[in-house]
Amino acid sequence: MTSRPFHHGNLRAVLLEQAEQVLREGGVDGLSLRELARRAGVSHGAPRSHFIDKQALLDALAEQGFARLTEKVGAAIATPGSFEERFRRVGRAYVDFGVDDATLMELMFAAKSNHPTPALEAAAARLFDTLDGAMPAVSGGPAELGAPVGPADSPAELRFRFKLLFAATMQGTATLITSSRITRAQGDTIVADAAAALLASGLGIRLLHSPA
Amino acid sequence: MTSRPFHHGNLRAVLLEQAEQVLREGGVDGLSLRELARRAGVSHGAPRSHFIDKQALLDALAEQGFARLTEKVGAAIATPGSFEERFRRVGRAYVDFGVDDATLMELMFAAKSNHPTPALEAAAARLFDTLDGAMPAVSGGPAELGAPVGPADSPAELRFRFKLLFAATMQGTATLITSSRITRAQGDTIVADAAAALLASGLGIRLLHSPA
DNA sequence: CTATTTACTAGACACTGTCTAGTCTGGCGA
DNA sequence: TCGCCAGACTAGACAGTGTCTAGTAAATAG
Repeated sequence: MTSRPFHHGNLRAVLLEQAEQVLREGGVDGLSLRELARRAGVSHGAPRSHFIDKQALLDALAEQGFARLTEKVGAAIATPGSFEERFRRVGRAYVDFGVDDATLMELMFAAKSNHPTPALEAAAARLFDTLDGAMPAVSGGPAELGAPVGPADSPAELRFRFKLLFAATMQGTATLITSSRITRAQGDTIVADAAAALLASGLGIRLLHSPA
Repeated sequence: MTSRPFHHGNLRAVLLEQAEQVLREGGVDGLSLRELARRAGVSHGAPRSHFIDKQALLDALAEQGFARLTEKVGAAIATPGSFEERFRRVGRAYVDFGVDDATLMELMFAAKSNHPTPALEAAAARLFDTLDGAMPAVSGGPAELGAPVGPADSPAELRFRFKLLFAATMQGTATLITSSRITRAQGDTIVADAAAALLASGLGIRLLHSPA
């Protein structure tokens, strides 16, 4: 090892960077704090100064992942085009991210037994807020979807349900591709079909064509 | 320990059973071959006779999971009722399974780096075949969905796309609930909305109402 | 310049998965 | 019926891991 000042000065960032690379190469099983320390050229206990736990490191990775995905989705929304085109672009961006960084995606949407970090929670919330930008404009009127429809179904509520349905479909598509259950091309088809089906359904039409 | 014949006689089944319980209690991180051996009252090396690897144990668990899920989906399909009711029942069964056995579900749909076991592959295929039973009847005519539609889009192809879209939505819903991104009730809403949106879309209407 | 807080080192511990060599035994061929 | 042998199981070892602890170096605050 080349001589290094006692204080690394950048350890936290380097560890996260190496961790993401290791995740891509060998999955979460191949990720060990000690190897990360070795790669960074520090002792095996050094990471503890920045991450109390291995879980803390994983949480930080997930948080970073949410930020990156939010950025990609935001870019897809910002690109001009018809509503359906934008819809498809967002879906493809979401799915592509989930497939290319499959292990990271699993970390982001893993079943949490212990209560999640507020920072992680916030990063996830930011993604879902960003998703709002891909939704059609709000309109009034009762819903035409399948769930029990009552007077409480405000336009905002409909928009929210529209978003949830969209998010679930993209999320599931990424999972199915990742687990080799379907191909990437089939995933693209799902995205396109989802966009068409959602828009063709009562809610989509209503949201698109009704006066605001 | 009470005396036990040298040959356990049932070790493999007991290990799998204990493993499923441990998965439910402490997630995949809490699962160790050595503890399973301890619970079964055998030495730490004994599991190796039945599972060459820890991964082999996990694969067997996933395979069992696919079988159980297939059974539940099959039962939901078999129950009489309108098409949309059946659709919702299947969706709810799928999502419920994925939420109640979240860790097992993650195992079943994990990103596989190494090539998957043929048995596991077959179990997964069986689930997707069973899903066909929840789809509407096939009809002729061109597609009305969003993906590029050409003369190659046979009715069977449309049915298949319908199924993929359905599967992805259910899968994603389960993941979103499991990761605490949405509530179980919101998951139910997604299922209902998905059923309605799919049926209201061109493909659903065509498949339902066209002459066979 | 001193004191404190932070980053890091080094050693230890319990635990894990996996490999190996050896022991037991149920069931098969002779 | 007997011998034996493949398969189930034991026990020990090894490298690797996450985490804890005590101590050291250095950046920073007073």
